[in-house]
Amino acid sequence: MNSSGPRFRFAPSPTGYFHVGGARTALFNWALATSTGGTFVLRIEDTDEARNRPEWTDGILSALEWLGIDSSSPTFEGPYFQSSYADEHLRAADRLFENGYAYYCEMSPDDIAQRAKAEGVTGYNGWSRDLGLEPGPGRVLRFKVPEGSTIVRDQVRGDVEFDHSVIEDFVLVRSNGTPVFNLANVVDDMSMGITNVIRAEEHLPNTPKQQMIWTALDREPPVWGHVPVLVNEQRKKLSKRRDKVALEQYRDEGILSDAMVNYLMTLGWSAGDDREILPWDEITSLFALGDVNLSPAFFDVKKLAAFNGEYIRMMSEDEFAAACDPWLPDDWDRATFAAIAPHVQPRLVTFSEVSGVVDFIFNGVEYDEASWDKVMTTDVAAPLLDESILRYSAVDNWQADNLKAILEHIMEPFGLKLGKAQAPVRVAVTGRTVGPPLFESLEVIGQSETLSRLRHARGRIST
RNA sequence: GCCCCCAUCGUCUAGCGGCCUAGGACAUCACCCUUUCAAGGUGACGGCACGGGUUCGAAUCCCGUUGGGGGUGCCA
Repeated sequence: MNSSGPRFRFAPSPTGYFHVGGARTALFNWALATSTGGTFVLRIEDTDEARNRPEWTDGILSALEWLGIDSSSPTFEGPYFQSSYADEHLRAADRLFENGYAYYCEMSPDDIAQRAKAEGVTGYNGWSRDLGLEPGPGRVLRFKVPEGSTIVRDQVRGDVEFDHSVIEDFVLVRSNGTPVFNLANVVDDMSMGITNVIRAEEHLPNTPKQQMIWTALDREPPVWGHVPVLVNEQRKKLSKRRDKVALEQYRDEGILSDAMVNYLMTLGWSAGDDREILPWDEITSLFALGDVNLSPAFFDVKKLAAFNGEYIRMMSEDEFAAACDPWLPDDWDRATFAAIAPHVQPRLVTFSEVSGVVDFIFNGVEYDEASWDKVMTTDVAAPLLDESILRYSAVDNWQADNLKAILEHIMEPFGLKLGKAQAPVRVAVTGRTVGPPLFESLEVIGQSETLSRLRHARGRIST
């Protein structure tokens, strides 16, 4: 265990996907661990058997790796599994009981509800506190919340005070003998030497309870930091049911990890100047909890996309072509794609769009009827195509600039501008009205295929 | 209900008592460029929730109101 620097931790519970909010929390911890020369500890909180599947862990690891949180880095430690520390949790529970910080209670949730209703109170009211019950089947262990208040010193929000009168005697060990989150979480943090707990704001109300456990166990609580949650358009906490929260989904749609990381880091935090697109190293050196905003931030997919476009445009031609590769069908010729790639690069927001932009090159034409109706029904379409077929047949220098010059020559008698004149050719060859630059596309498609498409389209015009 | 947190353009944010006529980015709109669509360039639109204080001076400090969020489990 590396104890030379601060020890941060990321403690997700395993689920079938990796939440973008969790990604941000992980990133915050990772940035801090890196910049302080500390350690990032990964602990899988798998105590709830209902959600404990081994393959989920691989998902967490690969998601972290995608984010640049490298499990083979010396800064990284783990993964640890909470479930394998159950004995320690229970030992701590015993200590708490023996030292008078906790007591056993045999009331069931139903009992509590009934009695609370009868007495007109909201929750558990410490009814078994002084019964002196010994451990036994069906009994839970509860923490005896003392009089007074707890002040949580939070690096993001400052001091937050909780009056103990509003904190009920919470459960530490279930009636089936298993430890509850608040206990397990604290005991693990203690045994793993965690010094800094940085997590989402939803944990803030747990913090006084956890801090009481730390104190009762005679240990100095860690430094806390609660960052605001991520919300949807309705300003509700991002949820799996309503919202697109799976990191994997964004990855599969062709969001670059660098763009995702950059976007997530600048959600609720800024470098302090007017820049938002920043390399990770700079983010790391600048990031500070005190600069994190205090209000929930809307996870805006549109802005994420804008970041992604930005990152795509920053790539070199080679990087871009390589990045496109997984999104292209296997039988598409890569050299052909590379020839057109520089022209698709500024037109992409996500990589999942790439094949749709250049498919006409590889798959042949499929006419978009709206496009066809728009340009092929004009008087000039047929004669323009006739001329193009004639002139392009005679070309022996099949290059974009030459093809452009020829069309410009053809269009003169028609009194058209290039924008109008290229339209019929574009629809004939690509099937659509929009796409990559036309003459460059023709060059890549080649002379005979271009001519064949031109002739086919000409034949389709009824006149 | 109770507890806690929060409050600058539609959104993400800069601002930490005078540099603010409130800056940037996304989105939207217009124009320029142009080989369609993008990209790029220029510009426009648009905000300190409200009310009291404190101060010579408040987006910045204090209080209240309103609004939003989180929590209130033998989930994590």
